[in-house]
Amino acid sequence: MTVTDRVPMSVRACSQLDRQRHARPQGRDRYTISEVVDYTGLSAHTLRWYERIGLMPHVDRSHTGQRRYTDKDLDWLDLVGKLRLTGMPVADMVRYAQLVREGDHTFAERERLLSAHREDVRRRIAELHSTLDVLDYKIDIYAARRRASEGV
Amino acid sequence: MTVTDRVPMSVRACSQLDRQRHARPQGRDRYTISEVVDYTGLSAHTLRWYERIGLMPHVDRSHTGQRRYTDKDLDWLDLVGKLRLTGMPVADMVRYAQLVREGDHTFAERERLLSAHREDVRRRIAELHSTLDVLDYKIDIYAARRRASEGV
DNA sequence: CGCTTGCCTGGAGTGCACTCCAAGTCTCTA
DNA sequence: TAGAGACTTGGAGTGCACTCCAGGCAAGCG
Repeated sequence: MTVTDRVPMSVRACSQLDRQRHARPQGRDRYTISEVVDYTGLSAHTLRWYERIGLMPHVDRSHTGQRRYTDKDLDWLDLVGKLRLTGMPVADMVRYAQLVREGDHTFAERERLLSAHREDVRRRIAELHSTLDVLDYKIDIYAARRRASEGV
Repeated sequence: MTVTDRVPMSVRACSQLDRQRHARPQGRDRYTISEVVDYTGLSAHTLRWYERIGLMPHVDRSHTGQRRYTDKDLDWLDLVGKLRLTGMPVADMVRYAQLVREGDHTFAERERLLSAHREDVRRRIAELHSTLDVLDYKIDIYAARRRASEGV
């Protein structure tokens, strides 16, 4: 048996709050890629890459071929950002995007997909809590020793 | 500003419970690599790799050069496993291992390192909870539509 | 008109954390 | 004692999620 499970990676991620310090320019509904960069915190590279791999619904273009994102696109990117933060693999998100494109008859499968992921997230929260206990324990020990040596 | 934050990856990880379904063979204190594989759920490749990169304290060898792990090594691997599950980068864990090797005068820095990581973990738990809300919301919608279409 | 700035593309490169390979040595069981 | 299976090494390969690059187009400005 090999280890097939993937490992979570560091998330020193900007929090949701950080990432959205730039509000949506109101009411225009035709955002340039750099506006979306400011809004989402994703790089322009990443936004184009999301499109290439099918993680974005079709993005509108200006008459010269530049991308123009809508509010709906930003909503979608909000969701993708959430799922990304919980560690859903990009491939799964692409699958979900596909189901959305296919229309209403995929509701059941979308529900299954999200439910499975929700279980993952719950499991992960439990794991994190159990690690928190270990960290608390270790930190207490170090803190106690430090206090002892400082107080002489 | 580019996105410098890393993203969590999928953790369909065996839970702690799964990973330790194989108990420590009691009292021998000289485990072969395959026993450690069973105990930790890590692959032998990974165990050797951990050693190469300095993430393990020195591991004992048999007279013919095969690895013999002690209970202390298993304890260390338990801790590493916990940190790994919380997404601490391997480089940080290596740094921590280094500090441990250097002795008691590194207590303060070890405490700092773990405390910083604890903050990361807390932040992540909060993020996961907020995503859970979004998932609940979406799933409710799908479930409601499914019920509506099933009931006709 | 030239310059800067922003955007476009396909494809190559990066960093992380493994994961595997080849070729040889050791250990255990029948 | 023979053969299967476990263990050893350095180095190469893999998969994921970006990240960057070269080369080019389009708009605005002095």
